[in-house]
Amino acid sequence: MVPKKEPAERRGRGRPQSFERETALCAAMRLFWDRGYEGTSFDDLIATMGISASSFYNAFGSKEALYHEAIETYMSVAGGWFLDILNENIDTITAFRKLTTTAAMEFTRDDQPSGCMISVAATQCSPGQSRLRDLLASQRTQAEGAMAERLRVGMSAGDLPENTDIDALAAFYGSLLRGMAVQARDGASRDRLLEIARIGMRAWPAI
Amino acid sequence: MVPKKEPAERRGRGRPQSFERETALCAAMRLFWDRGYEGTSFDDLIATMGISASSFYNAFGSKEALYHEAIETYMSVAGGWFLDILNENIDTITAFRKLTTTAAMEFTRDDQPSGCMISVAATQCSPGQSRLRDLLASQRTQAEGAMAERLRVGMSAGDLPENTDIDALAAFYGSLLRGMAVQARDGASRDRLLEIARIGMRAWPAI
DNA sequence: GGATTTATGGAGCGATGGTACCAAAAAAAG
DNA sequence: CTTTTTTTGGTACCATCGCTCCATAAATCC
Repeated sequence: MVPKKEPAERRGRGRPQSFERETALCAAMRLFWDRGYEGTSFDDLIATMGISASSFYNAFGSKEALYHEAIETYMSVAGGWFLDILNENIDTITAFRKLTTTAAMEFTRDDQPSGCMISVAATQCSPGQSRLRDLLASQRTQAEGAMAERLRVGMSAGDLPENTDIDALAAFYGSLLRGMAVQARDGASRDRLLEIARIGMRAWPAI
Repeated sequence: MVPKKEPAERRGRGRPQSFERETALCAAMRLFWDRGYEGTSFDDLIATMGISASSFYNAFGSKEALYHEAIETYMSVAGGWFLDILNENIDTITAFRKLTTTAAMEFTRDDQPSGCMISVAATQCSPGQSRLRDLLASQRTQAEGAMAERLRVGMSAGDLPENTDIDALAAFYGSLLRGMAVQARDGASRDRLLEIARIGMRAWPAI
């Protein structure tokens, strides 16, 4: 195969990679996102990434290691809107309104797999995948923790009643988002998800 | 192996089955519930069911056919509370309050796998399993349809405002229940789920 | 008892899964 | 050009997966 032109960057010695690592990683992420870890076969991976088995192991180490990288990529890129919104300098209720409506929009983009890569992954899996299950569960717990943190800030700012059960409220919105992810996977429309988000905001505690 | 005593019932001729079909089916259901379809291996199945490969195929036909039966069993037994509550002759808001709180209870029973067998199944799977994916998605849609139907009855009875978007409200509670199922799988406590259910009822439309 | 029917045990099969290995290729360094 | 370093292509490997086949066992029917 004709190697691609060198990517401007200073290369070390040795034969240059014939593919862009980031592009291949992104392609793998989408496949994992769509099919999950166990549902994505090695052969499908290297076919989609456009590389050989040797190149795969040389560049990514193993299927599991690649999945870890895919998750990281998802969180910082495709799912970056989540933490971005929590960090915006806006009203707490505005932040959560934006969180739910943006989820509705992002979960139904036609240039990406539907739903969320993390929300519904590895909830049912073989015993051999318990490490992955724990990893995914931990990611979900972290996301919920971030929401709880934001709610705590809001409480300090007087955006929430003093007696609000912060952790329960975060768990509620966590549940809602995960359920919306399942709906999206099942083919629910953007409008339908937006309606769900709107109804979900009715549960916001009265000040 | 010593065959068990005949189960009172009139048998035809031929060697009698050495196991109770229903017991084996129930054991399979639990395994599928816990690990999903692809996460459950054939060997694990027959080991848990306590039967041989021959007996398995003789009695159930195939792994996929068994899964279908397991789903039916789940819906009529372990998940029967769902339709039962929708058919109870009670106030609409009472029915949905009972639906969400019962879900919280059922999803965290210590004598069963946590969560719901249907809610989060086959949302991510290999292309070869598209039939199962569609089946599960259809089950979820049906469950949501049953809730919508109940809401429509409630609307006729004056339990809901005239302008209520029934389908959206059903989708909201569908999302919430599915999200709760994920939470349960991730180890959320019964109290936590009950809190989520309580908060979810705040979204009920004001009369 | 013999014939018939159904279930069981056990061996094994073809396909696929993820991975390892090695000689060859393509670059930089000396 | 030679050496060194890294990537690549191809092949082969071993475990697992879902499933099949066949001889045998255990019941009923005549």
